[in-house]
Amino acid sequence: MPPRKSRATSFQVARLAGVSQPSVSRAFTPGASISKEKRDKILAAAKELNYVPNVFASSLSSARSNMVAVISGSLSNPFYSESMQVFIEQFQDAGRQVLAFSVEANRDCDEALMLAMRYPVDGIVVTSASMSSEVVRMSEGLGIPIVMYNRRVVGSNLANVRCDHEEGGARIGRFMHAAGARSFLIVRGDPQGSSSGDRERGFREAVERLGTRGIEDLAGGSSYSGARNAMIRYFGGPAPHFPDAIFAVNDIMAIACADVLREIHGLRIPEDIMLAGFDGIREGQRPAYGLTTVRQPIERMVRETLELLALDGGPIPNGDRKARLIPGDFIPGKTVPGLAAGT
Amino acid sequence: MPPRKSRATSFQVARLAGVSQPSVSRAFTPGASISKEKRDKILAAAKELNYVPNVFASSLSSARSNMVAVISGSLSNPFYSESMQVFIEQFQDAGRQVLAFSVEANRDCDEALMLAMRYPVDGIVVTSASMSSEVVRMSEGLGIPIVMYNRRVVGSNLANVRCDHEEGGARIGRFMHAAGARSFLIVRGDPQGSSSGDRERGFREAVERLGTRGIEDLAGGSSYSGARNAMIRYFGGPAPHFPDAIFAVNDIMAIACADVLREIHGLRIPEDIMLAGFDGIREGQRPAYGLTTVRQPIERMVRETLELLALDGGPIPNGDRKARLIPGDFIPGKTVPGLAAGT
DNA sequence: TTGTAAGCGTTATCAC
DNA sequence: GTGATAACGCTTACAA
Repeated sequence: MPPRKSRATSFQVARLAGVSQPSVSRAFTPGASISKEKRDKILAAAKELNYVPNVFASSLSSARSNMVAVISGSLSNPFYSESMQVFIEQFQDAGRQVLAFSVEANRDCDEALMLAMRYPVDGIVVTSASMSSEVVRMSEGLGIPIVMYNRRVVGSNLANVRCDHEEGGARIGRFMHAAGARSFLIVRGDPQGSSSGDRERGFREAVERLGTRGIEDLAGGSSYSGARNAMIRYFGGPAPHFPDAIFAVNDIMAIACADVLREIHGLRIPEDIMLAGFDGIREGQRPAYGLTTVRQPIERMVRETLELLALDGGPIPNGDRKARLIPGDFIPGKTVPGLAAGT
Repeated sequence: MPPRKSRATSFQVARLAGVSQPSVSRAFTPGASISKEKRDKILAAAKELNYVPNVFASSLSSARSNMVAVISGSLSNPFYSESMQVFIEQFQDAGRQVLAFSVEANRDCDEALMLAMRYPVDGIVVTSASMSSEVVRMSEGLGIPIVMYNRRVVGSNLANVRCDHEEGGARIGRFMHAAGARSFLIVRGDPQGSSSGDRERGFREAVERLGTRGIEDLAGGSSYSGARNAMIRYFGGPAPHFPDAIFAVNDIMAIACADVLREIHGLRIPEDIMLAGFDGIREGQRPAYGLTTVRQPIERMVRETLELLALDGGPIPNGDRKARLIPGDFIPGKTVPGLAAGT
């Protein structure tokens, strides 16, 4: 591969402006000590030569890159694409650029992490998938902070920001039970992901404590198509038996459930069967669905993620400060009948 | 800001392995001439020191960064977030990293472009917003190719990939007319965007040619909430008068229209009123909507965008090859009554 | 305020 | 195949 056409350097600008090369650097550094007239002369020369400073070169000497890596699971789940958007916006506001990676569902993100660590990024956010302890050790050796977003790794003390999935699941469970549901179906998500498991456990324990006639579950694959296919198969018999309520561990699967229940089985929600999801994605809140769910407060979660990265050179949080458990917002919705009393 | 903890360098690895520094570089360069045993020794030393090559430094000498910038409009429009996802995936497959920028709706992207150009990126993709001729000139001076995605800039010869919006709009118009629609409402999008205008024009000319009882239009703001509010206001009178058909220039606004028509006015689609959108986003194809629309073939459009960037050092396309007009896929859907005959 | 000189961590070039 | 040495384009002392 041939190198691209070369760009103008600070030396060329310096020569054209009749100053020294470091002066050019100063002219582009906010707050550097340089006379106004000299700066103007330099900027004019720079414009003439189409010069802009080369971030890679400056980062080499200054040892700061202003870049962060965001490694995300499949962006086809709206929760992750909404999160990615907020990351890009908030990092941009904080004067950082985002190097974006995507990892296929159910694969570990070691490869992406190794790639990211070749860049002198100021930090790495991992929103999905698992990683080996090897890359974690390497990130520590490199001095690059990693924050897990919406994940936790059991048995590690990695910094992480996540919603209180367990309490959120329990909240859904109590709400459905109070609405009269006694038999349940749980549509499970990514078996690797800690979030799915936490939501399921919270839900299960809550309804079991309150009393139930049975809890079944099926693997929904965390995606619309996965859940749709699983539902069609599960209720595919000649006279399918429906539970009182279905809890899908995320909204995109809950939407798939709603579509299957209505289109294929002609059921009304919530009159014939109750339904709830988790995440609070926009699509689930349209009038067509009005999903009962728990919203993950993305803006806040992203903000706390930035805090944990300690990008501005503050102390890197540790101990309790390294794990942020954020309560989700319960949204009653209209796929579970509401009640007068609180739950 | 203090520099981060320093990482191991190739010199330290070289010393530990008892070789010269360039050998370390070779050990990490696929296809470099180095003996297997020496490479193994070096890789072992590297592992011990947590060494990985620094991309910034290597890019400085090799003048290639393997990074591309993607500047996108608001990712809250699913078309753009789906596109961003595909860009990330396809660039990753091509061995490139994506530096992601987001630009607020209705703002030009000069600022983001200037930022991106400070990085020695191999190319820039712009999926939104307008830009000044000044930054275009600068990109040429820097030798960084720019490709517009789903946009064209009138009066410029910037490389661009876009769907045939005009023919797509016309197709929708003919289909609705064939289904019996004679009075129309167009929900317009971003007044800055060329795509919205092209779709609207194609639609308008097609139905005018076929004969109509009137075409009205309103500004939908390109977003769900914008279109929802506009629709509520537009049909807010005591006895609103509805057209035969509504064409929203993108799916996300069409979805908003469907919600307002059904929830607020109790209309059935398509029995009481026809509706169509544009883009073919996943959400519009759920059974709850089954939107009549034109799908933009994102995968193919992204592939052609990569081609135009000529990342592998091939000749940079020019002339006719610089503009790719891709036909959209018409999706009949169920929000316009189907017909036996073609349209 | 300004210029000189010394890095920053790689790859490229060239002998050996 | 391997090692010395010179870039790459910038920032940061340090001196003037």
